[in-house]
This record gives sequence, C-alpha cells and structure tokens, in this order.
Amino acid sequence: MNYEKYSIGQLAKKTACKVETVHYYEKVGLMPEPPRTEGGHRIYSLPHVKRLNFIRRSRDLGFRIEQVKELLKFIDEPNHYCGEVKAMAMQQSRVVQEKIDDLQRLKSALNEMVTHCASGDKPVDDCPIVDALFTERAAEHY
Amino acid sequence: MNYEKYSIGQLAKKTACKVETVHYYEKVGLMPEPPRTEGGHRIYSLPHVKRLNFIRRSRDLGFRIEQVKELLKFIDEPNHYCGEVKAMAMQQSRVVQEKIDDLQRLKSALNEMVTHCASGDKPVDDCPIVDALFTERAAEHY
DNA sequence: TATAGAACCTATAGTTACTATAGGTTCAAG
DNA sequence: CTTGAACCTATAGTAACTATAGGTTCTATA
Repeated sequence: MNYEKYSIGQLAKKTACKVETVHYYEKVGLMPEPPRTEGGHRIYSLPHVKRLNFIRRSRDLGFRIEQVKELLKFIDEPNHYCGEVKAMAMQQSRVVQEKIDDLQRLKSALNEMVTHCASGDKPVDDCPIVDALFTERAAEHY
Repeated sequence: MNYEKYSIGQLAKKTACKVETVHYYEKVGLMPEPPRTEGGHRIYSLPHVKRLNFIRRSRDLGFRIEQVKELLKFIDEPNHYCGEVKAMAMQQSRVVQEKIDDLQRLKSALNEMVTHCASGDKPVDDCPIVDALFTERAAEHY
C-alpha cells in the first residue's frame, strides 16, 4: 500500500529511459497518467517501473508501439491466455529472421563488390564498386 | 549529344522509384535540377537515369542519404580514387554485420521465451514470456 | 527562511526518408 | 479542341522518439 514514490527523473534512471520518452509514452497511451504533486509533478511507484521496463524490453525486442499496446492489453485486461502472447512472440521471431536474411544478402553484395575492387588505387571511373552501383535495377518492386 | 528525353514519370518507371521520391531527391540535393519544358515539366535524359539508379542501389545497400551524397561526390568531382569508395563499402559491410548480430541476439531471446512457454493455455499472469518482458533491464546504455 | 539551481512542466519543432494529399496547370491523344 | 492523364508546388503525415524554449516547482544549502 505504501509504495516507494519516484519522480519522473528517478523512474527514467531506473529504466534506462529518457524523461522525454516517458512523456512520449504517456502521450501515446502506453503509460498511464500518474498522480501528481500539488505543483503538478508526476508521481510514480513500483508498478510504473515494471510497466516501463516491460515497454522498453518489448521495444528492444523489435515490437512496434502498436504491438506493445496489444501486449499490454493482455496484461491490463483479465481473461487472456499465454498462447496469445506466445503467438505474437513467434510472429515477431519470423519478422526478425526476415530482416536478418535481407541484411545477409545486403552484406554479401557489399563484400562481393569490395572483393572485386582489388587495388583501390584506380581512379573512380574505373572502380568496380561504382560500376556495380550504376547497374540498372530490376523493377521488381512493381 | 541528342540523348533520349524522359518525363519524370518515365524516369521513375525506368528506375523503379516513385515520382515523389525523385522530387524529394531533388529537394535534398541528390538529383540535380533538370531542364524544363516551357510549361515547367522536368526533362531528364540518360545520365539522370544512371544517377538515380546509383542512388537507389546505394540506398538499397543501406547507405544513408548523407553517405550517398559522399559517394556521389567521388563521382562528381575529379581526382578521387577507388580506394575511398572501397573504404566506405567495407565500413558499410561492418555496420550491416553489427545489425545482423543485434538481430540474431534478439531472435534468440524471442525463441528462448517461446520455448519456455510450453503450453500456452496458462492465464497471462503465469506466462514466462510476460515474465521475461518484465525483467529489469541493465542500464547498460548509460 | 531565503534563495539558487536542478529538475520538472507544457507545447512545439526537428529528425530520417520518404509518402500522401490538395489544388491547380500542362501535355498528348483523339 | 477537348478531355483526362500526368505533371506542378506546397504542405502535412508517418514512426518513434529527441531537442528546444520558456516558464514553474522542488530541494538542498547558507
């Protein structure tokens, strides 16, 4: 009942998060509007720290803010099941894998260009990397 | 001398790029201000197509716009060497590798959470994923 | 208790790399 | 000559913050 109280600066420090970010999370509805002092300063306590940690961890794991909102819904509302959370985590894992694949391709392309550019003392007109970059792109995206 | 002429729409189609994006590249100084028709429509020709391809390829490879500007400087100004380009490509490759590493860690974390969440039919209060997300973060970023 | 300055407040603008919209003009085909 | 697609400019919106300005409150010290 008598939780320890924190100012927004203390909350921020405890969660490795900036004060402005806490303001922002409140504005977009991730963090609740906390009680205030007479003068209008925000007063936080332990549940806020936990919630902010949850948000930050989720963001670190690549969940977008809208997804974090959904995750928080599972927690805020009764009658949700672990399976819903698990499904989101699995989906997120797939998304991450796709990003990894993209980046792998990208890195291979870069490395190949670098390999072809043996010496590096040629003038730019002769550079195989520049050549590769000038290559026409397949209009695959349309 | 008598290059084929293209409208902005044709340029966009040839490079798999949107018209608005070409406008944008002009505004930020990646694409030059081209000649115009009497009525004010932009007129492009082959060098513009090549330049835009270069820009798009570079962006696809993860170079930021400011980096693309530097790459273009190598091409626009005389007396640059292939080595400068090679160095940027190698640097970029390292940046990409770091992103891959980050995402790998992230995916491992997600997969581990999913694995611990065996059944999925528990209520959310008992979910190991939710538990993991509540874990306090090391304030490592500061 | 007075006061200085750190920390807080709100509101707004800036960041990146575009994308989308509105409201109007020009071009090209029939 | 008309019609409608394509073009023009300028501005706002996107995601997820970060930074700034201008003012108020809190707290530690004299």
